[in-house]
Amino acid sequence: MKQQIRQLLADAVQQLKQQSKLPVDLIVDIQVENVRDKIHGDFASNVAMLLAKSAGQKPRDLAEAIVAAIPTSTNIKSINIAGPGFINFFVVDTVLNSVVPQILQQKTHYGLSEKYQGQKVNVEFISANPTGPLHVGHGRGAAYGATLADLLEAVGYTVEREYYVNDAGRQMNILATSIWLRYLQLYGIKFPFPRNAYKGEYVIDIAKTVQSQYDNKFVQTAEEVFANVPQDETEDGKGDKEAHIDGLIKNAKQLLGAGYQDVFAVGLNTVLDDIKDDCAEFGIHYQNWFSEKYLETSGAINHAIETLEKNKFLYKKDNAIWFNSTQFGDDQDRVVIRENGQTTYFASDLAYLLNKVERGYDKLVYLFGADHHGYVPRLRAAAKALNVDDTKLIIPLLQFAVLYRGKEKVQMSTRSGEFVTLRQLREEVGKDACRYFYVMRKVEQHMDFDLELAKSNTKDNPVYYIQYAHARICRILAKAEEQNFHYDELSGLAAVNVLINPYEKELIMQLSCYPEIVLKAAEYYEPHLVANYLKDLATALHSYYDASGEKILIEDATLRNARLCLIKAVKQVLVNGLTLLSLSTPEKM
RNA sequence: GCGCCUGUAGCUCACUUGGAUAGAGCAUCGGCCUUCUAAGCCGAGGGUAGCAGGUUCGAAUCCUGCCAGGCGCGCCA
Repeated sequence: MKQQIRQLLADAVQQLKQQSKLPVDLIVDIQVENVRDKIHGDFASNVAMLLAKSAGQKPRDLAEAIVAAIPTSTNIKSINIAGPGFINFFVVDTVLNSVVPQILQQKTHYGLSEKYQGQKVNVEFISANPTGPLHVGHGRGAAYGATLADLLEAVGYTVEREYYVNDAGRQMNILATSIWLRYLQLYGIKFPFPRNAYKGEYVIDIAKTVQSQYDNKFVQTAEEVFANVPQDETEDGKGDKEAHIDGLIKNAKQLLGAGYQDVFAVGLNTVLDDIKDDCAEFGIHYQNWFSEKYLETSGAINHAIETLEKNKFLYKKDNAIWFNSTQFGDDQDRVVIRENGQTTYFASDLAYLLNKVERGYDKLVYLFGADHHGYVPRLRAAAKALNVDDTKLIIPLLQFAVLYRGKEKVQMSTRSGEFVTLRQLREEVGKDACRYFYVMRKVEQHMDFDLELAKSNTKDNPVYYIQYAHARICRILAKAEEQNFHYDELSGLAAVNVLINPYEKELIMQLSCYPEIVLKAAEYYEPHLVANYLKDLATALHSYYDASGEKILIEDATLRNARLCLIKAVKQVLVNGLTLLSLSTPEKM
């Protein structure tokens, strides 16, 4: 319908141009919007105001000229001009009636779009170090990334969801060493546990796995383990916890030889398997688990560095090799090869970026936590230096979610091992509430996640509110059968024009908006639009149910069938939306 | 000091990407179940959109400055 009105306006403007009432070379982007207040009609356009200046006419005068030039259409009941020059359209009641049949015919396809068919997008998200279970800090990225990926798919993209596994860094060595130390403790060897080691319970569990697989193969005396290791940091701030753990890693590699990799592998695999399970239970299914180590072994890092070298963006200073990223807008240059000859993490990222580009994506979505925002300029600089169109890079920055239990802020600390895991959160509030709460706010909005609210079974909780609307409809449909009200879809569809109650019109209007909401949510990377939409649709349904004074299961078969069609359409859209957000659709509550 | 995000009702947040009288929920107050699920509905009160300028026919939205909160500024990952 919007498209039709846009066309009518375009025709009108064209006609005015031909009559020389408007400059011929005028370029217009005609916008038609839904109207907030019903007294302004069903749709409105602001063309007159937009054109007023360049046409040198008063907005209202111009609006009159445009309205006069609009071709007649059987779908338009009336047009008026209001306010500063809005052109308001009132459509005939029956126009929206095509929506219900359309939904019942398209079913789960209603709302999907083929606009981006043929385009390939890579969505990388979470990518937490595999040094422990996912914690609540990863939750928002997990839910947002997954929903965004699904949304992009809904508008036609071929989507690959990807998790970058940091299996090559120092943190992994700290994990491997932590596991080994816990393993030694299982054999009664006594020593103070390093401040900087991983202290979570899961580390002990992994140590037990190592024990069950390798028995006492890796046992060493405390003297050997701590030989020549710098002092750990003490209460009064003496010593160096970083040097301490690095010394231990060095000894671990030396004492265990090839066995070190065995311990390392048990750690990596155990943690990674846990993360995979966790994601699956959260409704997240990755196509790729991309290994950082692979970038080293495949020569991708060298390939990236050579590419930069070839493009003359590298230089040597202080015995290190630097990437001249400032010339692309970064605030300082970045080291790619350290003084000691090792490549940096950033070098891996260069390689990763180049690798993604060479895999041929039209868009690369990098989901960053807000604490990584400083990383954006150097990534964009890297893109430019590697001749990558940097508009392909989409980098939403996720602000932090703070957990509350009622009024109480939930404290968490990763280091101490006391963190709340994502799994615990899911177990406490349920997957549905988790997924919904994490995406119901704009990304760049700092958010409060109230555990009590997420668990509550009232209308305060939008998840229940929406699901309840679905359950209510299911109940009515079941009741119709119980009471032997035969549902005749064909006659219902033929009679949708009898749905003229204001509440019914409102519902139909809402239903008609769903496809454009999905499209907009995908194009702006804003899943919260879908979350809010579903809440509004649920409100319209509850209102209709309670306030309209009308019932659905009535004797008048024509009206009854039409209304059944309407609520079936509502049900379908609720199902489509809830499914898109990976939420369940309970038939009974 | 520099950079990014945020500031809207007592609280949590929207506002269809610059549109008409800024809207929801919670909380407060008042109504609605012998009638398809009250996990619901209807109504009332509650606002200088952080502050000050600017652009525009029109600004919560864009620009500038200031104030406040969060985050970040490694040859860590």
